[in-house]
Formats: sequence, structure tokens, C-alpha cells
Amino acid sequence: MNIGQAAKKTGLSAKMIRYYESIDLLPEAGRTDSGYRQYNQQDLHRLAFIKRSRDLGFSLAEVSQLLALWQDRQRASADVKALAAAHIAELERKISELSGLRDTLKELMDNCQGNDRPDCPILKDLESGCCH
Amino acid sequence: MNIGQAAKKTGLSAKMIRYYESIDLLPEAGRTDSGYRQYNQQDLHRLAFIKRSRDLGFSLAEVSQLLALWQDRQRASADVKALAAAHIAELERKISELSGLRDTLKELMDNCQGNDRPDCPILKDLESGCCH
DNA sequence: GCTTGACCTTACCCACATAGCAAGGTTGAT
DNA sequence: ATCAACCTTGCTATGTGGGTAAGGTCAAGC
Repeated sequence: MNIGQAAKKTGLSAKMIRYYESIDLLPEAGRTDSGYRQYNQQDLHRLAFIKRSRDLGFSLAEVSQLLALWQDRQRASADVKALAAAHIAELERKISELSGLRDTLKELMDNCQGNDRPDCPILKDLESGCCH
Repeated sequence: MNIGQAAKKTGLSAKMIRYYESIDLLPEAGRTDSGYRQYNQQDLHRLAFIKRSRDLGFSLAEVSQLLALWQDRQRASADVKALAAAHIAELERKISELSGLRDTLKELMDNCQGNDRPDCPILKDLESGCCH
């Protein structure tokens, strides 16, 4: 199977598949005589694993670790769970950070009349904290 | 005032102040005879505005718009409010996206025993959806 | 006047994950 | 033979910085 078909089947782009190979997330693909990359069912399986991991928000570095665990039949599920837990913690951190920003902005917005006049507590906040 | 002091006073790095100038977020700073950038109180004020806007999560493009509104004495506060509203909406979108990922991962994690054995529903999920 | 150290200058490369484009080779069908 | 659809590599760009190098400047102390 050529790269285009593999891309279609996995939902990745051909570009990204080549990129993943270039950063050694994938082993070098087999080639035809003319240099076209070839993919079999096992390759597709690995690509799909990557796609799903990325969709769940794992970074490529984390995906790399997950792939290693996936390949390791001696793995302890505790290791996988730890990776997932770390990722969840990071997600929580980001969510909480963004929520804080949202709340601050909401408060500012609620105090802004939003009319034709120039007075605006949002701008007033932005220029605050400085030199008087 | 030299760039280092301006950086300290505003919480930005000297690097970033130069960068903001290079992308025309800031007007070209005045220079001494020997080429050192000089900053006055008005410059500091603008830098602090940018810092606070960035801290609230606005992109540099949004900061640019906010600066324009800030400078415009004829502005309508409605325009500022609209910018803030758009940013809040974007924050909400991201929060909701991350929350979805977190919930999915949490569910997978709760089903994983996290022990020495290799069986792991997280890995099972990651490899699902594919070609077998 | 000379040294020293802190500061400044420009100009690079790096990260992350992905998209786009260009120039050219291959394949398969008409 | 031609044409479209595919493939190849290699370059650029994104956004928001961090790092680093090679060199100029300034002020203090000797």
C-alpha cells in the first residue's frame, strides 16, 4: 500500500507519516524499486496507534513512550497508567490556567458597557500595574 | 532608560522587547549615540500594557488590536468588549476540548489496574479503531 | 590609561506539530 | 504519447519565545 492510501485509512496526512518516520517514531518504511514507501497491516496498526494517541493529546515524545510500552510484552500496566496520569495532570493544569484567564476576563467584560463611548474597564485593567 | 531596566520594570525579557519592536508591535525605540535603545515612561506604559494582555492569554495579533483601540480616543468600548468576548469564546473552546480529553483518559485510567501485569485497557483503546 | 564586569548590539539556531509549495520522478489509463 | 494522479525530497512558514555567539559600550576602580 502506498503512503496516500495509508494516510486515508489512518486519518493521518502523508506528510505527517513521512515526518514521523524522519524522527524515528516509525521504522523506515519498505520501498518499491522506484522508491515509493510501502505499508502493510502491521504498519497501519502502528500508524493508527499514533493517530489515536495524538488525538488524546499525547505529545510525540509521550507517544514514543507509549509505543515502546505497547511493543513490550513484559510491560507493567502500572507504567502505562503512570504516563496517562501524568498527561491528565498536565491537562488539568492547562484547564485550570485557562479557566482562571476566562474568569478574569469575564469579570472585566461584565463591567464593560459595550457601547459607543470610549470608557472601558478592560483597557483600564490592561494599562494598570504599570508606572502609576 | 536602557532595555535591561525596562525589562525588569515590566516583567518582559529584553529579548522579547526587541522582538516586539521587530514585528512592529512597538514603535522603533529611541537610541543613544552608541545605539542603545532608550525607554521613557510612556514606552514603559505601553510595554506593561502588552505584558498584561499577554498574561491574559491574548495573542500578539490580538494585543496589536487592543493597542490600537487603547490609542484611539474615539474608540467604542463595544469594540474592546467584542475582542474580549471572542477571546473568552476561544478559551472556552480550548477548555472544553481539553476537558473532553481528560474525561476520556480518566475513564481509561480508572479501568486500568496499574499493576505488574501487562494487560492494559489504555493500550487496548489506543490500538483500537484500526485494521485487524 | 588599563582592566574588569555588566550591559548592550545583531544575527543566528532550537523547540513543537503541522501545512504549504516547488521541482521532478512514477504509475496507470486513455 | 499524453495526462492526471500519485510519489519523492527539500525548502519555507507558523507563534512565542529561549539560548548562544561575537562583538561594541559604559562605569567603576586601580
